[in-house]
Amino acid sequence: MRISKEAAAANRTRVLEAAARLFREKGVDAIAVADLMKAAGLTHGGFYNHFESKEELAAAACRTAFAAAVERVERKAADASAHGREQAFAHYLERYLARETRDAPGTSCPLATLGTDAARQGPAFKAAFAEGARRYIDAFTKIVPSDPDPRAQAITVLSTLIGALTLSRACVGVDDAFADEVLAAVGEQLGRMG
Amino acid sequence: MRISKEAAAANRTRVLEAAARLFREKGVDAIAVADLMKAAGLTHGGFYNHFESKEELAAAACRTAFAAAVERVERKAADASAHGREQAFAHYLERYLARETRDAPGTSCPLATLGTDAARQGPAFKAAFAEGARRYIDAFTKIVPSDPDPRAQAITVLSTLIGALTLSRACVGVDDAFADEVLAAVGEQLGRMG
DNA sequence: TGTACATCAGTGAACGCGCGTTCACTGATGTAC
DNA sequence: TGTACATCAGTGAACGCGCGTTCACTGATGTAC
Repeated sequence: MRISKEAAAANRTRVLEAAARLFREKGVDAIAVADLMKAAGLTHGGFYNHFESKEELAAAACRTAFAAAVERVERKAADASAHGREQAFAHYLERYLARETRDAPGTSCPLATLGTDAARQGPAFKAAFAEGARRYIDAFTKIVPSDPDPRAQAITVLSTLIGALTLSRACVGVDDAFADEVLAAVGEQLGRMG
Repeated sequence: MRISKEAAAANRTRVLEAAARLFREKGVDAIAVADLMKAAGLTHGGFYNHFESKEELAAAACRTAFAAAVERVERKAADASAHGREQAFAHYLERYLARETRDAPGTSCPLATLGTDAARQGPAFKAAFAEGARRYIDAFTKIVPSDPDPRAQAITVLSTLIGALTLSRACVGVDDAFADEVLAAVGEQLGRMG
């Protein structure tokens, strides 16, 4: 049966959001088109009414994930100019390195969850990732403590956060003490910068 | 035809080494058992004479990758006590963040290449990864510049390196300037610590 | 505004393909005598 | 040391399954009059 344009657009959005979440949780290769459609309350056949291929959808989902993430950083950047960088930066670190963040990869930083996927995916996905990463860093540069080279500092701090989350997620469940130690150690070391 | 014990053991080793390389390059899910056997010069049917399952092989390949990597760090740690930490640390950073390292994930640091896989794989793989990560950090703690908390510093610097390599690899090929900037920025920022 | 029909989002069966795994078979190796 | 046979690593066909993608069909929506 045909469906209203608004309903179709809402379906498309739900598929994209499911993809942005599930790809971050399980990886692009581990999630099937049918899983995505099911998560959006649809059947798999209609997928190609919305997207040309799984590859194109993956790139779009990457953009969706980054859009939300960059917006969060921009909001923190607004806080930084209103209430001071130190506080905004400290808050940012605390949330980024929280156990709840680590245990919810589906809604957390795409740099940490999709970076390795991007390295192994095709050019469309990589391009979406690279653009998201650039925007993320531009926004993050406004939060980072002042430094002779704030952009280099933003890149470095972000690399540290990405690595810490990756390491902690890799080990959680089999060595929780170590997984937690990583978050605590990095939080403490970066905290000294502020 | 039956084969000598030594030849069989050599075949097993070749499969493991192919897996340690290919899993790091393309990811565990993207490499088929048949690809591994072919890379070792064998046919796929014999796989189960050596390994119980792909899952078990993946955990063993993770241990193989870490064994070589930790040995490299231990050698650097020996340099560090012989010729001073600053130099050993500086050399380590330079190699870790080199473009050649970034462009050869199959032979480079398993923390950066297998971390996201570990987060998504089963407990056997995660346990192999966690043990490798602990050993890597124990060795790396001997190289890192002195600090009130050298272990926390080792974890933090390693997180930074992992994140930088991940970010640079994700973007290389679609935004080489940005991919190179990440390596340069992190190298410069970490270089100041020494 | 009401009617007639073309459009097209969604459905579910079907496609070819590659995957992990199994299996009957081969024949050189390793061993018991 | 030499012979007879059991062992078992390697082969390649075959298995069931899930994947991405296609397609004929449905019927409410959107549009032309």
